[in-house]
Amino acid sequence: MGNKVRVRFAPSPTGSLHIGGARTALFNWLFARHEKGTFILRIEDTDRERSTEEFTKSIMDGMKWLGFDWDEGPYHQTERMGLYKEHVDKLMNEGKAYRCYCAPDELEARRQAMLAAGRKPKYDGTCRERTDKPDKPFAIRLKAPLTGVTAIDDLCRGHIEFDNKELDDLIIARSDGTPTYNFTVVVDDVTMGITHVVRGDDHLNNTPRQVLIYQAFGYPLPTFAHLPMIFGPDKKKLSKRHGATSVIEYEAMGYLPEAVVNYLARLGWAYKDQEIFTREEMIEKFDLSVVGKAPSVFDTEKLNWVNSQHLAKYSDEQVAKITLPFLKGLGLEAADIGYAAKAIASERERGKTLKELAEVSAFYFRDHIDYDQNSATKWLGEKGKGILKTLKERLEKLDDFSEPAIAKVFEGILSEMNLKMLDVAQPCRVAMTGTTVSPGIHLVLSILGKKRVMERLERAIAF
RNA sequence: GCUCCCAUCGUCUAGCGGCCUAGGACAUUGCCCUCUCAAGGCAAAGAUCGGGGGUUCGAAUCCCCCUGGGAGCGCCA
Repeated sequence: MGNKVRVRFAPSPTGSLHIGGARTALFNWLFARHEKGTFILRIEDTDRERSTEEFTKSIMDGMKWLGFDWDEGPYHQTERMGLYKEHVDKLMNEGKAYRCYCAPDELEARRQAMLAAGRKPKYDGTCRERTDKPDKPFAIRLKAPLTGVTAIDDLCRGHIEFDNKELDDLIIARSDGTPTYNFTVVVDDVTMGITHVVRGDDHLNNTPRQVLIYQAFGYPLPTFAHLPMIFGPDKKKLSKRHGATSVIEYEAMGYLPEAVVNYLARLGWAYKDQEIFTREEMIEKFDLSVVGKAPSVFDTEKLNWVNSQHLAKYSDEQVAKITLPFLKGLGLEAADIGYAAKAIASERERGKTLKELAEVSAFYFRDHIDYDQNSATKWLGEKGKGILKTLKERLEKLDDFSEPAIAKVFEGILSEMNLKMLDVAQPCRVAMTGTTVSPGIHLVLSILGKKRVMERLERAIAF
């Protein structure tokens, strides 16, 4: 069993973990777990200008939140510079790479000229056969084949061929000696024993260049799998202007990590007609080769639904526990856990996210509720207040403040005053919650308890 | 500009030559439940499978062309 699957997620720490990256990480992780292989985290931080420790931490926090535990790493490319240098030297010694003395601005000018001439911009090979060694700064380029075809068999896309004429001698080390992306990726993937390179679609065109590097070394190719991208509603690559793109924002909005994972998994992947999966089910059913090829649009509405489905699996106690931090976010303390549990449980069908749930449950915890203007105008008029007065008198005498006992009081008022339930329930609801929307009114009253109910009725009557 | 990739309801998708008068889910609409709002149940609407040619007895499924979208073409990653 020497061919255990080894995969990696290799983000650049130039931002926190975004939705697209999370999906790539997810598919790597699912594949690794399904195959009982190894999942490696590698931080591609060679861009010293833009990479930061904070982003590295933020990415790892995001992965932990989503539950993507890695078996090895995080490896940092900045700590592997010696390794890259060795590999560059090896190619130089074997004559598979060469020094290029062309200046960057010169290169840029040539690129523009080729573009203007309607040709594909690529290196013209000026220094390819050069034998002199001028005392000038130089970059190192791979001596790529001029003819032939470079082909890959992508697990998701199938067989893809690239004409080597379309490729050119890419730079593998800059004039300051640092290695470039395509080179470090190959060296890392080889030395880390990566068997499957699972990454975003945007790297598909990089692949033949990397294959050339594998071939220059004589290394066997890994299996590639290129995942489709995730778009915003306008079918453009998901970005900031589409709203939340960072996974930590979804955490802050009160989404469940397993729901985000479930939703992301269904973007590009499906198992029969199943929509809701536990982690275990996903790991069991996941199949990389069945992943779709077309990009998919991120749909918050469906994420909301998936979230509510997962939330529904929680017990009342669990829901209360995880909602508490969001109440705190609203500046509300829930000292009495038993009370909070009942209060939040009564609202649990009314919030798709924990944040929404905290918001709709907030009235239970406020000392002073604000009346929604329209609701107050409609239901706290003279008629409504009169009804509330009667209600208050009767509830006052009630020792057993249970839901059935309260229901009896309502029934009595209804028949004696010849009222409809709506006539009593709505003024009462406004008095208790400030709005016309809440769980069943008997339930709300019994949860609030006699003391709060009396206070709120009194205030409404005096309104 | 050149190269590569992609294309089924508004959205996520099932489909891998006959089971498709194209299935499910989200969203939408209506009904039921009902003290409001949700949740739940039921139902409806919604895709001439991007377009055009082939191949075949038979095509959403295979081939070609076109169109549209995306990505890449850095001494960024």
